Amino acid sequence: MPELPDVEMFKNYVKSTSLLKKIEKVQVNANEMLHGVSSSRLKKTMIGARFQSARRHGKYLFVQMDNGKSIIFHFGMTGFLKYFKKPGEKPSHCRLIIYFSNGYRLAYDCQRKLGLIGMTGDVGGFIAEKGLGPDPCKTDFDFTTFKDAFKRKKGAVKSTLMNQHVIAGIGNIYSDEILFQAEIHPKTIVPMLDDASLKRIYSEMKNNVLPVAIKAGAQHGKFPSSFIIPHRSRDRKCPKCGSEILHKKVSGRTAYFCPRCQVKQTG
DNA sequence: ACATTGACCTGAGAGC
DNA sequence: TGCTCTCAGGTCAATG
Repeated sequence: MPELPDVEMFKNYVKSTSLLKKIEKVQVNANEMLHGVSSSRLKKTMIGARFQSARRHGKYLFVQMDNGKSIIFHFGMTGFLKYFKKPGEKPSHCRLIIYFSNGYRLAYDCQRKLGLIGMTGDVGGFIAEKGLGPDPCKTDFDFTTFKDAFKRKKGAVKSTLMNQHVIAGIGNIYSDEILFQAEIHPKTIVPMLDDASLKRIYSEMKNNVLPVAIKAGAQHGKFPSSFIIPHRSRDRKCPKCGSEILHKKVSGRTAYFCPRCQVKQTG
């Protein structure tokens, strides 16, 4: 589930539930999900501290503590956070549980263990080290920034949108939505895109798909009917022209698109 | 150097 | 019902 809008929700969730409470206990249930930090050092640093703020870059969430360190969360394909009090409310695949002084707990659940948990004293350094591209929600992410990063690539436009080194935060689902809104076939190779097409991709991503998805709480059921996402599994009909929505593999991922509205540019 | 594929995990759902 | 097979909103190392 977790692409940029989903992680944005997790950020807001942490902010509204877990700030300013003393951390009393930390339980690690999957050591293999810890990256660059041992279980004992994580516990030692967290216990007694409080979460102070949360920020996001792409699909990464950073929760800053009052001791200068930040906990890093990546959610893989199946990760999420759950704040709860009663042990019975514990989600089924808890990989980390943080116990607060008010009796509540914050659980990191990740069924497939494709996410990661880390810790850093330098969020910017971590982002640079990972080689993450710019986050499209940042105010300074303008068309020039987008075009400069994008135009150097030669592969399919969908794969490029999903490349975290180019732009951070877009995954399989939202790349489909952006290309549907921009009316571009997912297999179009980047060198075939003219300036007008690039502008449409940029604008649909920045001004339509991402803000609308975030406003809808990243819940697909609340997306406007003009989005392709709610139609992928439901009626499988294009909301613009009524054609049957097709799906094809693009670089190993399944792309959903409308064969009539999204025509491949071949020069 | 770059784009694409396979491996990494686990579980849900489809098909038999 | 129970088994097998396929697929899943991500990322990295290996491959071409």
